[in-house]
Amino acid sequence: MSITHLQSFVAVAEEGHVGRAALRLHITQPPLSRHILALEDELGTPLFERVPKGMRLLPTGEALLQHARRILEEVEVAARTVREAAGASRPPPA
Amino acid sequence: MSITHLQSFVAVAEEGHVGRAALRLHITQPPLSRHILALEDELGTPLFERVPKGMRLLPTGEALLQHARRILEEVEVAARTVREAAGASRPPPA
DNA sequence: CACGGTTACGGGGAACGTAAATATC
DNA sequence: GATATTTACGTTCCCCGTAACCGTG
Repeated sequence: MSITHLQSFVAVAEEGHVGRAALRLHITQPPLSRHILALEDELGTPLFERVPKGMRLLPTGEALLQHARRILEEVEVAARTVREAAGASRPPPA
Repeated sequence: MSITHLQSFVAVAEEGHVGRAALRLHITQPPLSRHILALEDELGTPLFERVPKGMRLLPTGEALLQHARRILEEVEVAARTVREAAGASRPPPA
């Protein structure tokens, strides 16, 4: 379970469509599809139902979505916090 | 900032020593050292002070440590939750 | 010169993108 | 036949481990 895979998962969950999510992430469909398959394989359960229009979240996927969003948010906050801590202790470059 | 890098960071922070952290993670020192350097490069600031005995956390590192632990915990919870959700909906294999 | 972290370097695996295949309507 | 995902396949890139190097007590 990598951060990249979680980003991919959230994008597909929100778009309901691998193709559109791929455009949004600036990658092509196959690697993105593989990210989802890898997550499903790792967790041992499908996360989406494949419907003619695209991808629809299953209950397992709904559960993951909440955690994934929180994790990605935490990562953002962590990076920002460290940079702020660095800026606070380091004298301004002027 | 990958999950692997965060795991490496926490191990080094807790051991205060790249060599011992590497043993704990079952990898060799060079890749582990590179994980730390990559994090420091990505965040634009050192996270450890290199002392003769090993690695000592800087304030920036202290800040990251809290977030890193939380993120890793969240990842654990996410995986467990999804597996539980899968088990609840899937009939027992007996 | 012992100890600890880092850099050099080569090889194997991971992951991308193009193209082809599959499935559903 | 159009749309959407997945698989095949070739190539590139990343990352590990071994070995060598650097800095400090």
